Amino acid sequence: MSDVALAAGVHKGTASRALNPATSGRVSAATVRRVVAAARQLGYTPNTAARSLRTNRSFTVGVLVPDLTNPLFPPVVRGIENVLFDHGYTALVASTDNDGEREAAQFAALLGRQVDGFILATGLRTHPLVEAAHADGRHVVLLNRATDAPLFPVVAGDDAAGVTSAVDHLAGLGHTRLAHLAGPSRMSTGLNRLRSFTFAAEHHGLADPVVVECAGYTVAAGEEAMRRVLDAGPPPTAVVAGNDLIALGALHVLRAAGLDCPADVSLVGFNDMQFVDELSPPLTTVRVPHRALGEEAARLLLDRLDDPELTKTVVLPTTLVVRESTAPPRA
Amino acid sequence: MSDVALAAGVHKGTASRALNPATSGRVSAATVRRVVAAARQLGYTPNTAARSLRTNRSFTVGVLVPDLTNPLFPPVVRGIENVLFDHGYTALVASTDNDGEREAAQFAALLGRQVDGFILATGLRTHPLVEAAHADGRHVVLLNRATDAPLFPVVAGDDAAGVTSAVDHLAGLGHTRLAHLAGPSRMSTGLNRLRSFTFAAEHHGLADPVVVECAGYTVAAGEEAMRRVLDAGPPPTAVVAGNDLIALGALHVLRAAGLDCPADVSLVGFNDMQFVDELSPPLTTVRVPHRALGEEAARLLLDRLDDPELTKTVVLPTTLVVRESTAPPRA
DNA sequence: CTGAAAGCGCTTACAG
DNA sequence: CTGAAAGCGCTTACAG
Repeated sequence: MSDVALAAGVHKGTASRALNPATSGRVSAATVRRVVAAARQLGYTPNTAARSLRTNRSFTVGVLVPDLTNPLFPPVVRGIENVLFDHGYTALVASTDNDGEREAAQFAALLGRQVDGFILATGLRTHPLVEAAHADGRHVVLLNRATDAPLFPVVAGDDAAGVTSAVDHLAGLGHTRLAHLAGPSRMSTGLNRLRSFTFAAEHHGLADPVVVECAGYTVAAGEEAMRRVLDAGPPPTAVVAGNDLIALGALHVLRAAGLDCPADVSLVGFNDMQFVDELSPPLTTVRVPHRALGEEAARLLLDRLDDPELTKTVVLPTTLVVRESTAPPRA
Repeated sequence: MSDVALAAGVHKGTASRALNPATSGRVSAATVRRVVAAARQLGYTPNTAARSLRTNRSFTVGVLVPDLTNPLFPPVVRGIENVLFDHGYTALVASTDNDGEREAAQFAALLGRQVDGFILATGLRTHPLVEAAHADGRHVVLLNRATDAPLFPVVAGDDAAGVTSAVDHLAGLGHTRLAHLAGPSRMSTGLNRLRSFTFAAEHHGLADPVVVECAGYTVAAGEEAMRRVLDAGPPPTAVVAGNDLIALGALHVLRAAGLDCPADVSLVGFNDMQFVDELSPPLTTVRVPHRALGEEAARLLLDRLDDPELTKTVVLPTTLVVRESTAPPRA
């Protein structure tokens, strides 16, 4: 920076003003030109650490996801990154493995890095972290994670509509004996989808659907839950899974039990994660716009940085994607 | 920091020394105790921007991948993150979409953020970026990306052994008419696997295997390439794909052409990405230890930071995973 | 073992 | 419109 100022024949304060779009108006056009030319010439890149020290802004945001390796999150993260990049921000992404302690440790580490805000895509319903962050005046956007009080902006897919459309679809095919392999109730998504399922089933007058809670949003948990359903009595004719991984587990167990999907049992997943259209049968599922979710979360956070009171909730539409894992029940 | 020093009744220089493990030996044990207690009491987190400004180290590393949404990379990134986290470093991850310009822009942006080094997991064979980085004295580790001159440490899976084991497997099953759907030749992996394929096929005395280059490591490119192979003449009895996505595309086209896999055509993928065991048929493929690759790359970079001359190459073993997409040729 | 002080590279009120 | 100067929060030679 000193070098640039020297080369342009101005004071470094002036050079700083010339290079910053927000202040370059206070400098003569000729000077701006000269400084910019000198900067380019010298290959000048500003030292963000110094800027951040001075302005108390790092142009950096922390993103917490349960596990980057879960196919849901890469599109979310890319959506976030793209929007942030366009605004000169960078994302620091960390995985929490749905472990409250690790989540807190990562949060603290990001705080130490002077992030300007957070996007929390972890789904634990307990949120001492969220409350503490609010008390400390942090800026946070919640992704797919409801809170009781509207402390922060929230962006989520329309899970209720998604589950309802799945149940509508199955009822429309003539199914009456449904089961729901619910996501874990300690996650807000697990609980919400369960509620929507129950409500929709009742609405169609479907008697006593079987509901089993999975230990996690995993294939193994799906297998275990499906096994419990089959052990409990005569199999349902249709299953709504808490997400696609659970659906995949259910598929394994159905196949092992000699039940054909969809001839014997129809199956609906949730999320439309990559490659579920390649399964056999290709999975009917509820599509959630993950990338758009990430983009919207990033935008909301940027807005929140300017308006510390902003708490609006953005709900993005979901769509039922009918493929070949659902069919009318056997006559 | 001043507050901590005040609370502990020492000068802030002393407080700084007490809090830093590297210098706490130069401070009396009692003082360290008092300072640490005060820091905890006040919930002190050091300002990394200030530290970084002073020490010229950000404890941050830039990671460039082609596309986080490609299932290969999440495990790589997690491996990197875990090792870095253990050493007090944070990863800044950016996607380049295999676009040279975007890659350069992201590189520059990360440089502006004062990263201490880079892990480049992008596979373009042209590497003006790599040479420039070396000339500028940057610290870089190359992941799955060869260079001609050993400028930096490299970590990669043993592609040659992987491809060879695939060809051995097919030859052992009795196949003689092979095809290779090669990855793009502008990627080092594409070229290397092609060479290994050719060499292995010759070694088994297999006459004139068909080789087609794909436009990218994508399903669509795999479809297109497989179509070209079928158009060119009588179908091969076995296909080695440049990666799993290409294999998936090939599978689509085989199916559409009424050819059964593996009865009519055997198929081998590369990478063993998540869920290829759920395809039908479950894909025989070469497993690459992606997470370990990421971990090793992070370790190499940390080592390189201490030793600017380090250029060793680490090759991690690959394994053929035989599933149901390969079988003996029709008699 | 500890204090006093300089300085990392910026930004930004304050003068002029 | 531009210069001179202070200061962001640390670290680290330099004294003592």
